Amino acid sequence: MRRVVEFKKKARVLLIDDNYEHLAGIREIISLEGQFDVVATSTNANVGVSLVKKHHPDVVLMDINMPEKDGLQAIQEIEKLDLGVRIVALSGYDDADLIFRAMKLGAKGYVLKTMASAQLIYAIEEVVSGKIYLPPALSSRFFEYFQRSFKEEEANISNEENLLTYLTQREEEVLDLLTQGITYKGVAGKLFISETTVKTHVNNIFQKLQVNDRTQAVLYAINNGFTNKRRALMTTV
Amino acid sequence: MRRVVEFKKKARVLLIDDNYEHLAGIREIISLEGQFDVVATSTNANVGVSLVKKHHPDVVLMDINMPEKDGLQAIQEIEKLDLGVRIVALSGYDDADLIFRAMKLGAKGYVLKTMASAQLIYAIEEVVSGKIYLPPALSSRFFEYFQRSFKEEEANISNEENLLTYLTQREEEVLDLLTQGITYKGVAGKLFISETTVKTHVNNIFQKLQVNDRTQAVLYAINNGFTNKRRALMTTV
DNA sequence: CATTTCATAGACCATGTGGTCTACATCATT
DNA sequence: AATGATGTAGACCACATGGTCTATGAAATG
Repeated sequence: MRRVVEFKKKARVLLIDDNYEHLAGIREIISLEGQFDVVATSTNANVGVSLVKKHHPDVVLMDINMPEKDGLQAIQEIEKLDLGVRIVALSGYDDADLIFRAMKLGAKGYVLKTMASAQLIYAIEEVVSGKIYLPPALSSRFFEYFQRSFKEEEANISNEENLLTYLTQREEEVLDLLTQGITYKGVAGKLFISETTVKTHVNNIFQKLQVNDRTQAVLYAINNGFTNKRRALMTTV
Repeated sequence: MRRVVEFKKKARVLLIDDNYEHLAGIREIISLEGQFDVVATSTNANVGVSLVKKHHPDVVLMDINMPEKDGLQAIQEIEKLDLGVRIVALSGYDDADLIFRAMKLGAKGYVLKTMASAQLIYAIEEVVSGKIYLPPALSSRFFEYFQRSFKEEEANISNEENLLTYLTQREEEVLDLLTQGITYKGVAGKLFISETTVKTHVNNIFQKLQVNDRTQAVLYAINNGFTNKRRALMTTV
């Protein structure tokens, strides 16, 4: 068994925080631990993104409460670079929406500034090792927000009465084709029925959905859970 | 300070698991602890849902790997009752997709059958106290799945080339109105321009989006990130 | 200053779309 | 046997929509 002598190279960290005091403090904390290299720092999000391009750090600690440029936007830009840079969001607030958005944009961790320095170090370690790390308290908030947003979506879809339920099977088939942007003639061809029959069905659909034209029918269908490809991707039970 | 003597009423638990051995085992575990009441059990999802209606338990432990009726579907049905019943999903697999779907449907916890009984008890305690609980390992899987699904969505939206970027601002305004199912005349009215101008814009839009009619244009817009109300709700950065 | 892009708008025409009515065959329900 | 819902289909008509061309003024770009 080979002896691996303290030689795994240190993870390279880049700090972005508009508050210089914080920046210095964090740098101090990280330096003291000695297990990471701080390759660069910036008090400006735009500059920070440039530095990321230049240095290709392993991890970026990103303050997301910055006045000028939004830290969230910076996260998005860095993710778009697709350099495999892992981002830990730093924030003063445990706002569920902020956490949700940061994670959605690809942040691999979210740490509150009020947390103990050990927690920050731990989060970085976890993220460096490829994991996603949220402190348990934030984890809870995230899940709550997650569930709430889905519940709201469902409420929107099946609220009051879904007029789609009044459609006959045949009418659903027709509507399905309409939501693919197909003409009467096209639908008639696909369903092996005459064009006038399609028109009859379509008119009945309009009646039932209380709309005046195909575009509105298609919109109603999509907004009310009529499964079309991409919604299916995200919303599949 | 009042002395609260061991008198908070026990949380009422209902078990659903098609495997009778498991069911008995879990019941045993819970009973031994003595802090929860098992009010009913069932080896069948449909019956289980009925029992939930009858007993209004505080917590339901739901096996989601059942052959006949899907446990996920049962979760959905129970959630739809809106009785405030909290569901903990039980599963043999730490499949990220399963976890994601269970949580999306409103499960407040997810526990693997292979986990120590103490973990199950702890999960129930947390859930009873109003929290959401996922074991750290599952939490990680959940987050990975979450991020991956969003990344895929983004990839779908901005893959190759988003033809929407070629639209001029005015054309975007027109398209925006089209995605609300408005006619030429209506658009003209809203934008204070003539109907023929609208037609010109619309035709240019068709050219740029490489489609033949308004329905297809609207579909393209929606499927490619053109913000319309409900997408905004879910996808807002 | 020339050129390009953009927003505006008219003319003309073919065709797609929507509204309304009537009609008939099936099938299930009463 | 009668009724109602469903799927089919034709006729007719008004108008919305889409395709193509031309044209002008403003603004930006070179």
